[in-house]
Amino acid sequence: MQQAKAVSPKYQWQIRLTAILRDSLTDKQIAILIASVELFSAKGFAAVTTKEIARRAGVSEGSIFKQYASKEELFAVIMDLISENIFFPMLGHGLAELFDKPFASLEEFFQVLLQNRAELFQENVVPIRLLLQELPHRPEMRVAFLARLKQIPLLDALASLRAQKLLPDCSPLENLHILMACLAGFFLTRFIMFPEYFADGLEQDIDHFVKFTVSGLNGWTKGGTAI
Amino acid sequence: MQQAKAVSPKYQWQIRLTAILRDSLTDKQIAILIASVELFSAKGFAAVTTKEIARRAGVSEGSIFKQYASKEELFAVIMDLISENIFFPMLGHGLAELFDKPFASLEEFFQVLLQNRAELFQENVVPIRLLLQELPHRPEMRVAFLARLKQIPLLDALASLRAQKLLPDCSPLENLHILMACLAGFFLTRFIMFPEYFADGLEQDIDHFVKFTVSGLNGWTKGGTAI
Amino acid sequence: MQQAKAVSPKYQWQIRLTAILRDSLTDKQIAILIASVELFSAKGFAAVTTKEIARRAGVSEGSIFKQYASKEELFAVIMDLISENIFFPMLGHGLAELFDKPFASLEEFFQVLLQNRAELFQENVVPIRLLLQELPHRPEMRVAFLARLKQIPLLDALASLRAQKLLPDCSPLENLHILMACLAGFFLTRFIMFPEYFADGLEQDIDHFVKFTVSGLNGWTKGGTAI
Amino acid sequence: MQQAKAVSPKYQWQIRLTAILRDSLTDKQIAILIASVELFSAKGFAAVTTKEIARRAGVSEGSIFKQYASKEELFAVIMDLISENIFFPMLGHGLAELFDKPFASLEEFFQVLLQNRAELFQENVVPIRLLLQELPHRPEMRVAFLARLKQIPLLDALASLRAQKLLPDCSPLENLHILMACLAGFFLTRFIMFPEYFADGLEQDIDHFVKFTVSGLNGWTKGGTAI
DNA sequence: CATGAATGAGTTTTCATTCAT
DNA sequence: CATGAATGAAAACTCATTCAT
Repeated sequence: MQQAKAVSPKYQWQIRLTAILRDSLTDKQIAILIASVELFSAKGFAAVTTKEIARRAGVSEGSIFKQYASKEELFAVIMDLISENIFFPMLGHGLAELFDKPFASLEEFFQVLLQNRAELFQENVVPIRLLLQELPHRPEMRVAFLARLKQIPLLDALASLRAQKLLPDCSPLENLHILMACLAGFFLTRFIMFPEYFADGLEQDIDHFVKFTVSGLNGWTKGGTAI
Repeated sequence: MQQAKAVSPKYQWQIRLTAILRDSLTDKQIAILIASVELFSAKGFAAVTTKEIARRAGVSEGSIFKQYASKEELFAVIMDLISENIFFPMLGHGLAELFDKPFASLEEFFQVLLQNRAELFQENVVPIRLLLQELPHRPEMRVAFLARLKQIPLLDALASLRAQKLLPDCSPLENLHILMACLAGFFLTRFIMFPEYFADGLEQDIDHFVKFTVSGLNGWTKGGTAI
Repeated sequence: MQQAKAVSPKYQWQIRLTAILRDSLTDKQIAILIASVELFSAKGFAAVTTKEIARRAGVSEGSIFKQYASKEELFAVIMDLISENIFFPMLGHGLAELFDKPFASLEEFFQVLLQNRAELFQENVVPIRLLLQELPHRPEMRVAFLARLKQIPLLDALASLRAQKLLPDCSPLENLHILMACLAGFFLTRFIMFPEYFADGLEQDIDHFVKFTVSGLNGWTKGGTAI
Repeated sequence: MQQAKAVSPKYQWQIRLTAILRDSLTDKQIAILIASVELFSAKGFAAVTTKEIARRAGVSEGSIFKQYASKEELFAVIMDLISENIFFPMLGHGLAELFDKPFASLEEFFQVLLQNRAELFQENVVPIRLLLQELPHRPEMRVAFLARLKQIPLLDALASLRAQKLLPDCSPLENLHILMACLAGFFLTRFIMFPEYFADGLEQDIDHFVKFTVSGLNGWTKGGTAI
């Protein structure tokens, strides 16, 4: 009856997923995945029914179970897909080019970095939100996620910045944790928890955030509190 | 048959809720609320069954519906209870005394403040986690929550710190937003998202965080970027 | 908390039941019976909850079960009470006096008779309605009810009318059945099935009904169709 | 597992409903409707469980709720179905042909009319009984029902009888009300309230009823009581 | 006695999953 | 393959009945 949902204003994550899956899945199967991500993200896994997914994807309920043995399996596939193809790629997206460019200051570098991440985050809020909100309920997924997180070559990035003389040599590793937590807080509050509250003023906020963190880093190292 | 669950190692939030509700509710009804908070927090509203709640509270399912017309209503009552009696009290707990004490430096003040908040947060993670993880799915609750958040007299606190010469007069309001976001990030990642990852080292982390933020604030204002 | 319901504008059936039960039951127990009759009559036995009865009677649910082992028993007691003290008394109420009075015509006699019955019916619609609407679902009660119905000394009434020369000697018994059915139809449609449709014009309708039935009876007997 | 109930001795109402619904509903869905009518009619809406309906229809409980959002909705659909396809069609069934035929007397006409109606009533007692016994509890349905009842072109029928000289010109409209009430009484007592009491002798009773009503009508008009 | 919280068996309703078409 | 009716197990919810206070 209904057509597989034709999403005209495709978000990056939709485009990316579609591209990845085009060869291995039918249009309907892709529509199921996209609809699932949207619904799981908006309401949480347990609050979404397979009927709802089928309706939104424009397919029959049977089509879901043709591909996935259970709702749980569909969910697991989605979480993996998002993690591997959306979330972690987003974190590292375009960093190589960024590190190659010469920057006048750490501030300038951060500015560009943050603006990039913010755009990517916005384009992919839906799946990221799903990932982050379901992780707390799934210890095994959390463990895997953290393991994956640690693989990010942050030290290389640090070294690169130091090589560029953007970061003092003595700056400690500890502030990386802190910096990451602050970044997470910035994105989580802005894009996930209270999106309507922070509807605009993003650029200025990034500006403030960068000033804050850069002077935070500088002050710290200057003070010789590095360990 | 079964006894209403006797929770020996009571957390602060349980003690507090029990104290508040003792007069208006029976022991069993209080047990229902406590069990609900624990389960909703651990698995999310939709993934918890009323049977499960009843079992954990040591009551019959009927007892839940005697007091609450629906699972939804029970949930709404809990969210309100947590918000009004746990979360917002926690944010402001003991601040009056804190602001009265003389502090040698902003750093010292933050140190004490953060340590306090961290303890309170830990003692109340369960309900806070519930509050924060369900807010994204409920726009109306989010709106109410934000409205409540804005009522916090942050400006008074700022003025008080300035009066104590702990904060330069020129420090801008904007960094408050940033600071709050960073704080949220610190607590969320540590206590809610990856608790097992940050099992220990809290004190040291607070130390780092304080150094980072204080120098962040100082550097910012020094640079004259205040608006 | 609540008082046992004080019904100021008491209907005849309430007064009568109260009078009968005053000695054997407490006020609260009487209130339970009255509330039950009203609710069972309005919604049907199965659609009424004991909680509802308790609330309307202004007593606790426990009080109902102190007196009656079950809702069914309460119902049985009520059906018996209504049948014996309201319905059948109503059918025969004041007939002795009526038969003693001299009437100029059968029409006049019927007029008075019907007007009486209509008033009594109206004053007791609530319990009568309950009786009649529950009978179809209870074969045993129906049997008892019919047995009781047959005991009514209709033949005596007939004889009395004949003695007064109001009815021809040859009038057959069969038309009594018919007459009763017509009467039942008149009352049922008017007072039970579509009360709002026949809100007024009762007197005129009785007038028409009497003319119709009297001429029906006369025409019949005149025609010599009597058996 | 179980087969959808195969009703061999199909009553007219079952045949009719089946015919109407065959195109829009599956066999199981039709079985649900038929089982519901039977059970609701026998025990009243509130006293029937959906489990009971499912068992009698030979389907699972889920099948009921796949089609109807609630037991109430199922009931509403049934009441509408009965009213529109059984009750009102029954009242007017075959009247056109009847009015075309020439009759020697009003008595003869009534005889045929009543015999027809009685047969139809008997073939459809089950749904009609349901309709009539639930109407008193549902004011809105009662209103709709009455509105529908008034649309019946009784005046045309009257005119037709007058044109055939079966009814005197002066016969008043009022006696139509009375006649209808008497008819209702005849059918209600016989087929709904005390079916076992009137197990046989229908033809003779109709005979008596016709004589009674015809002479009632004649006597009335002759007496010049018409308005 | 009266009360109303508590019970648990039963009812309505939901929903992931199956399967005949 | 796709469909959606059908399923049945489990969830939410109701309510007559019990019982401690």
